[in-house]
Amino acid sequence: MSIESPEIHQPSTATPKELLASTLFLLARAGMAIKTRTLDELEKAGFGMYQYSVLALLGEGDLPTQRLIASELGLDRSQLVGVLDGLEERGLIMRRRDPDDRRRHTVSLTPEGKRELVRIRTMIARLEDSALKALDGESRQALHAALERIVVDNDWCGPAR
Amino acid sequence: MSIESPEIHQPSTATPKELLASTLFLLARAGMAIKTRTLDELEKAGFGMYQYSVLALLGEGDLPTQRLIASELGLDRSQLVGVLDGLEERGLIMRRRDPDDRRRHTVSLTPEGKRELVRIRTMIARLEDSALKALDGESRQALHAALERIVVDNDWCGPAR
DNA sequence: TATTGTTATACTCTATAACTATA
DNA sequence: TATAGTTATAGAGTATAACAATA
Repeated sequence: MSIESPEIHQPSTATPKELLASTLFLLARAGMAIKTRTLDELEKAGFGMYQYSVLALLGEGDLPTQRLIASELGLDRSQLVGVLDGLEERGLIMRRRDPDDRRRHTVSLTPEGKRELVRIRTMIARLEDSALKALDGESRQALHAALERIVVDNDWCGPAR
Repeated sequence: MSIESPEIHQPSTATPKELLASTLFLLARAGMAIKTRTLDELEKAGFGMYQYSVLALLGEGDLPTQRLIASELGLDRSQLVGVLDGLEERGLIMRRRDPDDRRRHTVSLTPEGKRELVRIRTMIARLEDSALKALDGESRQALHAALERIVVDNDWCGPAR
């Protein structure tokens, strides 16, 4: 069934069957949709993707320099500045000059930052439940295992490149 | 094991374990990586993602208006103009005025456009083999089925939104 | 007046380079 | 001089608005 009815066009936009038959396409489509949806939810809470990434990273411990944070997240140190500014203005992180090397800033979560991180994690967990609700527990486990193998095998563990 | 060794920083960028444990994150990560990798390969052949999308869409048959193509691909009709220009300059598509309504352009693939589409499909098939090589046939089938259920259940069949 | 394709404009992201203060 | 953080600049990509031809 080819694309017809030039006048009756609601936001129909059925995806071509050829593409739905491709596992690669399904993966890309699902990945993009998840990213978009997560970004939407984050924005409702006033955050960008990088701001969440910073909170999540700092949730594992303070980091001694901004350069290191940038490198971990795969972005330039100059881009990171604005991200941190936004978080600092809201009192979620703290920059402290390193007394031993006054060029450096040690960055850490404030107590409020830790609470915010928990809220975001809860939101994302809800999102995951919602996105995967069509799969039973066993299928979810299999999906997770398959994705993990793919990500590791292709060395996609680092930041997007 | 927290992040240490501030001086010894190669492009290490190990992804936090918390994130690797999330199926949603793995999906997003894999999807993004696939999109980036496909885009890279397309660019080597001198195409953008939308140009490929147009070729793939027209591969299923001519379309009577540019507006319809734009709507199918989920972009604005003004954005589509430049995409089509590039394809037309290279002789891969043809715009023909509709004699019954001279505002409209019917767009179709040229023979060379059809050949180019075949080449791109071959390239993407190679990419899929490479990306999924860690999975055996059975796992691939299960992965495909799971992704299909997710995409349909969440109504992610249309263009990215 | 409404619609099709087009052009022009503005806004967001990101990537790069230049600047300062420290070492 | 080299490095950490910052600021400024430029480019791609995209979203919106204005425009000319046709209905």
